[in-house]
Amino acid sequence: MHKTTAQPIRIGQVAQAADVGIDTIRFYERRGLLPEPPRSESGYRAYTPATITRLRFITRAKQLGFNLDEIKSLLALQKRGGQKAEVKAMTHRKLEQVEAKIEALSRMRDVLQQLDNDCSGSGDLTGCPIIESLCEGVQGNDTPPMSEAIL
Amino acid sequence: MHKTTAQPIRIGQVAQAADVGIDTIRFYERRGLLPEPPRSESGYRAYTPATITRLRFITRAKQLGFNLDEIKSLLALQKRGGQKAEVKAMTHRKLEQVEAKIEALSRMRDVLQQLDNDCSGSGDLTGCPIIESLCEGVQGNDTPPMSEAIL
DNA sequence: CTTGACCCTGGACTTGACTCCAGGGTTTAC
DNA sequence: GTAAACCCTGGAGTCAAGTCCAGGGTCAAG
Repeated sequence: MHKTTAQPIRIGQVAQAADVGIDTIRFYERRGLLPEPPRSESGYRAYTPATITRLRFITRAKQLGFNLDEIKSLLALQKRGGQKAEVKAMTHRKLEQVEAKIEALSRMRDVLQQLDNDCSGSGDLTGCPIIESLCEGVQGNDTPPMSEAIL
Repeated sequence: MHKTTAQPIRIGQVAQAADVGIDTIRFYERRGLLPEPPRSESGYRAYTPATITRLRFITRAKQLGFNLDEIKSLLALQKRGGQKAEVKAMTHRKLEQVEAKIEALSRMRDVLQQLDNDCSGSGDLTGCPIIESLCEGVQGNDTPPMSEAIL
């Protein structure tokens, strides 16, 4: 381990290395996801490679569905020496949220699939099952069609 | 069929019947999803029951994942006597979008599930597989842990 | 010594779908 | 006749996560 006073990295390089925008970095700083870095003489932000790692942590967590506030907590846990249980709990909660979203979308998909199937796709809109369905309630109930009343 | 000059409905009643906010109705009007209704002497919007049907159409389409612009097209198709093919195409496109979202969320779910499983949930964060994973790339590659570098 | 690439700040803008507000007029119930 | 409940307009605010801008300073190359 040779220490070479690790010369600082400027914001543009960090941005490129972490594949985020410069503005995003400053935005994360304001939001408290990144600590305020030391500055050069001329006021330039002077980062270390750790910032790149941290940014990658953030983008990865975002890919898993965590929002910035949640990521902030995650990072805070690291800094304050949290417990595995806390991180696991957040992960589990997020898992449940994602599952709920999948559920909801699956229901949407089923209905859309049904409608796509039911519609012949030829002719004008009289009796179009998709339009008819949109005129009714959420349930596939059988009230008489009334799509003409809509215009 | 007896016609009784169908007395007009005021916005509050429409809102209640369609289960949307009053402001939402005026907003939809500005957005062109609802036609401008006639007005009473005193300037009050005077609706017919068709508006309630149309509002239900809108909320139902929203539940299927259509955004307001798309719903506007859907409604326009009705008014301009579109073809079934057009509606079916929109439905199909939406179906594909929903499927893509489900795909993406499923991938998130798998990773979250894996992480949730892998983490013992007891002890402090040293070697926490969730944190470790977030420090790495998207792939489950095996670079050495570097979570300490993050703070 | 100037050009171009980089950096700084504070603040405004974006998207989508509302939601709320102030400051008024109207209608209805008691 | 007056209070509550309703309606009107135009405009502003909300949320998330950025993105962009003007108007300036800094730094390296030629």
